[in-house]
Amino acid sequence: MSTPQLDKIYDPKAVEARWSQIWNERGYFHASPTHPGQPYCIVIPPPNVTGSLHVGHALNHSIQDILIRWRRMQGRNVLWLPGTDHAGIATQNVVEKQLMAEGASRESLGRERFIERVWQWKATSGNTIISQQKQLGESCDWDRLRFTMDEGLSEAVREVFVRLHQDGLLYRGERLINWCPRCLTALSDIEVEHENIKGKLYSIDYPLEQDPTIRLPVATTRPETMFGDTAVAVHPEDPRYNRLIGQRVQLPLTNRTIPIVGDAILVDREFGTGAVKITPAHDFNDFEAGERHGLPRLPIFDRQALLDRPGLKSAGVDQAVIDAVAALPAIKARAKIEQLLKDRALLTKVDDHPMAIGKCYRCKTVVEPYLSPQWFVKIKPLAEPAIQAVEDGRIRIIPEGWTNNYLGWMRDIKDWCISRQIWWGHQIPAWYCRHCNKDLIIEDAAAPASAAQSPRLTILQGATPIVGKAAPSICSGCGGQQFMQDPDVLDTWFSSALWPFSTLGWPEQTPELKTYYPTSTLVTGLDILFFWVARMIMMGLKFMGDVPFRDVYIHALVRDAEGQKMSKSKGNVIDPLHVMEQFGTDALRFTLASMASPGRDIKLAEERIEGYRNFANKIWNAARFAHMHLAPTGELHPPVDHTFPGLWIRSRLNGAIQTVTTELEVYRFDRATSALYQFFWHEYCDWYLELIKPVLQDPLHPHGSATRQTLQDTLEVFLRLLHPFMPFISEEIWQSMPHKGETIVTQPYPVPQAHWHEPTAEDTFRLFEQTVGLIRTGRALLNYPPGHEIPVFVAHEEPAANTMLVTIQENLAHIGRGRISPLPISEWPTSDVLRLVADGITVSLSVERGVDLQKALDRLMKQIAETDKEAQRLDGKLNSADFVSKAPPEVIADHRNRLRALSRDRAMLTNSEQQLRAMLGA
RNA sequence: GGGCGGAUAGCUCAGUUGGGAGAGCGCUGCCCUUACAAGGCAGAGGUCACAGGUUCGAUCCCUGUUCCGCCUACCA
Repeated sequence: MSTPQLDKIYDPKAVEARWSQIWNERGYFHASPTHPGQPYCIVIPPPNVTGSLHVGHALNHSIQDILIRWRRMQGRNVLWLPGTDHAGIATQNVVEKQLMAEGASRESLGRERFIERVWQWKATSGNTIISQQKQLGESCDWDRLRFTMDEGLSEAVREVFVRLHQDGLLYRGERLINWCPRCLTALSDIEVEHENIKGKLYSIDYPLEQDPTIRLPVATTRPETMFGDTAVAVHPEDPRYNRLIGQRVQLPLTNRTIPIVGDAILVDREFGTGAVKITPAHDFNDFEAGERHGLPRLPIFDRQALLDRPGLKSAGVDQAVIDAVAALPAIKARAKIEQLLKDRALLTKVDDHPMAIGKCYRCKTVVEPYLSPQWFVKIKPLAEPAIQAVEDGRIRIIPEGWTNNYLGWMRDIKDWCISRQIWWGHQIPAWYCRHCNKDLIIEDAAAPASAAQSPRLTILQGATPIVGKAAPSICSGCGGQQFMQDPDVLDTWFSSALWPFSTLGWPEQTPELKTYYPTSTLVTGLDILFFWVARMIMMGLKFMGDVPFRDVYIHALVRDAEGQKMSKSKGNVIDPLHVMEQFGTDALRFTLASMASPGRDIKLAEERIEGYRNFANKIWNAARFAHMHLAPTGELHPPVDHTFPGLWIRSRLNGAIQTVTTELEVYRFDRATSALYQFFWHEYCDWYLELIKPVLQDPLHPHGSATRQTLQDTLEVFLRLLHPFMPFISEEIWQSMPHKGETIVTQPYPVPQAHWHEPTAEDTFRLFEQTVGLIRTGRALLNYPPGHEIPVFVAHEEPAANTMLVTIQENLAHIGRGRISPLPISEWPTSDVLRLVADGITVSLSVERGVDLQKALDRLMKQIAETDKEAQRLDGKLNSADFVSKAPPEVIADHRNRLRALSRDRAMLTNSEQQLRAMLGA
């Protein structure tokens, strides 16, 4: 901007790239524990290393950058710590897809080479999102970039695992878990997305063993699991069936009989047939019911959720049936079985039935409850302090409304399944002595149906793990020296849960850890409140003995303009990079901040971004204007500006500083941006710059230099106020103006100045604005050509306004292009005038030739009608005994005053009406 | 099934100790006024979802209803 006479239009592209680079090169974002100032730290929610910047990131990161830049300017010792997440399943999927394209697979490569391959991929493609973040202007300390599988973070993971194990909070158990048959791994409960579908409820007759003519009707939505049934449950108090408890039924299509048990927990007498099959290996409820009744578990699906031939065989299924259904996926098997049961007249009813199915959050495959040995974290002892921390306010959730959501979930939390049967991730630091567990380690493909792991290696339930940070050297049981590490890796969220302290160096007691932990604010979307936030709180409390952050700010989800969730498959994704290219990064950031209202999802529309692009351009052009009138530099005693415009704009700027700061403190980015926009566009540009133009354009004006000084000072303060929101343009303009310091990034954030506050100037301005408004309205009404100066009569009913009118007179010549007559209303000319009234101000304009009188009259009549309506309303209230006796006195007085003003207005309007009618008649 | 949020101008949304309904975009009219036409000025447009209740007075507080969205959940 050294050549301000150039571009009328702000071109963000070159500017942004340049500053982004300079900021990073000069290390403005670098944090150090030795820096002065109270620490302020945010750890970024690490985006997936596979990711590229989507609009959700853009929102999340913009908010954090606003907070960080604001606090940095406030002089805090700021650290914004960036990083990426190894994203186990997601990353593995990406690389496996590549392999598939090459005709290979992870199995064909083998574990070690596969992992190498993933690291290779990370080295070449894993930093995409980081460079995009820099493009967004994020003021992270990039030197501290971390990755969840860094050496240090992996050390933290092992340390935590071992300590949890020592404290008895880890166990390995054969449980029913959510299994993704495509990813071939366990998922935690929250990694399953539920979807409502139209299912069917089947009623199947199970004949009684003793008397096959008596049949027990069993209701199920999943007939294909029936081969795994090990009992049928009825309600113990159900008169229809309870006498049958203890008897056995023949399981159709098999050679097995299964018992009838009474179970009041599982069975709802009112629902279905009142009899429920129990399939402990394939249903969560049934698993628990099976525990209660000591029932065996018969898995009949394999890892891919196909009907498993050996499983069916050992479940005693008829050979013909096995041949019909083996290796079929559940849905197809269901149709076959439906037919087989129909053939035997055992399928008595099929009803429509809405139901929910679970899908893998990564690949949307229907998950299958699956029996397998997995590692779990005993979560209740960890959840308890995490509930406490939020209840007693050590952690604040903003907006507050989500607190109950958090507490509800935490109070009902289930043990956390942390093992995953994939290769990319932190391999579980547990080893098994080959000798002691020789029957439980299976290293070929002939694993049983419950074998979760790779067919090449399965560690069955019952094996004894030795947990430690490194492989043991000798087995304390048998003295053996051959060990097998657990092949599973940890849930990706396990390492993310440690993020606030692992990234600061834990378990080492680093200066960073001491300075920046607990961190200040966590900014996140609701979608990972449970995945991540809750677990960070639990882990932080457990291992640091303190909360990981003070405030959790939860922002909305970004949707498209139709309110649809953005997704690649829908093709409705707004690409932030494209937006930044088209409208500028500042515009995107400002838009997102302006839409971050609590309690509502964000529907992003391009028009809105365009609007803020225009705002950036407006700022640019105001700066160009200021450049034309820069104050002389190097003056020892810059003149003090006591003019009305100067006093007024400083007072307004002061208000804006106050508002923006207050709103930032309560995370109301929408209101902060709106204050910036409103102030700059509609006060600074629309009024202030217009007010001072005559002064600036007169080289001999006595207030010239004072005005120039104010113009420049207020713009400079505004740029600092704006900087956290629009870092690029604020820096660019700031640099082009007289300034002290290298960069706006580290300049102090504006602070309200008591001596800037000028209530009188603000009152005067309100009157001035009203007056000008009335003149302009009248001018438009009377079709005065622009630039044509007209005589104007102005009066105000308040005596105090008279001194203000003097100020107004001084400024009116330019803005309103009118001159005020000093005459009192009673002495105004009684003919050829149109009088307009508002809030006690009366403005009178003379009518000239060429005016559309009818139009003027129409408008006048409308105003009269509105005035009457309002007067009637007020009058009604003031005549109500209830109102007068019960309403607060100040409200009554206010009503009276308004009514009085209205009646005066009405008189003026009537006068004008008569004038106009007379002229129309003439 | 449980819980939460939303319904205000054509669109997207603000609006707290309850007292005269706002912004941006869009629309209409007039202006290329030497910072900005990505601009300026003026203007049109709203039973604040519906029905009750509390109150002198309700967009706001309470109850119910409808519609939309989200979270959560094992009704087989």
